[in-house]
Amino acid sequence: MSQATRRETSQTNEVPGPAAEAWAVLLEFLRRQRSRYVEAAAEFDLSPVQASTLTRLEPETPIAMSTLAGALSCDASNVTGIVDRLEARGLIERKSADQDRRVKMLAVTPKGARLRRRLLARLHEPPESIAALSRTDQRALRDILTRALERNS
Amino acid sequence: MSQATRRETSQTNEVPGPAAEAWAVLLEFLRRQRSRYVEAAAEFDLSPVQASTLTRLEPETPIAMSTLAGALSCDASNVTGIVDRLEARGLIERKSADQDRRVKMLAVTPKGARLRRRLLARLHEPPESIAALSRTDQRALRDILTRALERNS
DNA sequence: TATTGTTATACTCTATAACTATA
DNA sequence: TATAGTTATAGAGTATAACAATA
Repeated sequence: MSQATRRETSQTNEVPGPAAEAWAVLLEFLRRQRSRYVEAAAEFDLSPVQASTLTRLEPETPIAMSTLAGALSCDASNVTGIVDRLEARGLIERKSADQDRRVKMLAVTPKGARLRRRLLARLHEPPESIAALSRTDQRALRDILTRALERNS
Repeated sequence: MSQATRRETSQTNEVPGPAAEAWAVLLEFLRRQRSRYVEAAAEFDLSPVQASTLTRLEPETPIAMSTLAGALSCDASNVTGIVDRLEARGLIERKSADQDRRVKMLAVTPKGARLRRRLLARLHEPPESIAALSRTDQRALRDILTRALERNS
């Protein structure tokens, strides 16, 4: 835990406990790695939101615009513009849903799928901080976080 | 690791290894927790960047605008507007530096410090996924990530 | 009537380039 | 000349509200 974090928790007179301590370092980790995500997206001329959209759109599994809005946790009106720009680049496409003609399904094009694959490969490159850990630590980290994710949220 | 992630790595014919696997779950964790950050900031009528700015500005430790630009990894020209809006709300203030009159130092006001304290307390609330882990896992997670952060990046 | 996606509007964030005031 | 911060500009992300097409 950083000195700043420690000072902050002591200012509020909390007795942190391991959950808060673990979350504090995780937060700091997420904070430091955010710019990595932005940079990786920029390498493919994608904004962060565009990159998120592309990674969410699994090939062979079209989703509705509203579903994407939920995944991005933004208003549905934003999705129109985001999809417009990705579609203009030929990375994704809108298709009408068969059952409900109000719904438009989103799917990656072959070009989009190729870019998506390269983007994911780039994003999955472990940063130095993780690569430098012992293999024991790496496995433990993987297993603990997997358990956390399985409990959802 | 999620099925999607596993499929992605197998598509590129990589043998992941524990570093990549640990990073993959960490990435997924990062993705899921991002909206939490946005929501927490919004509870205080702060945009994500405004929240980041406020958390970076430690009371008693003013920093230059250019330093903040670096911390936010954005262009210096953006900082002007971000600081303008926070200053208009009375949360931070610009002070001239004694040595170099070109430089403006940023400091939180007492009002800003109070908001900052509440924001940090809110951000530091561990999510269910972490709170539900065993104390052994929580301690191990804290220790491993601390080691990773100490190696920088 | 309710829902999906769009449009209109307004604000914020972002980068680039040109500017100012200092150094 | 170089640097710190500002301004001007343009594009993109964001939310709210009003709207069209469909259910």
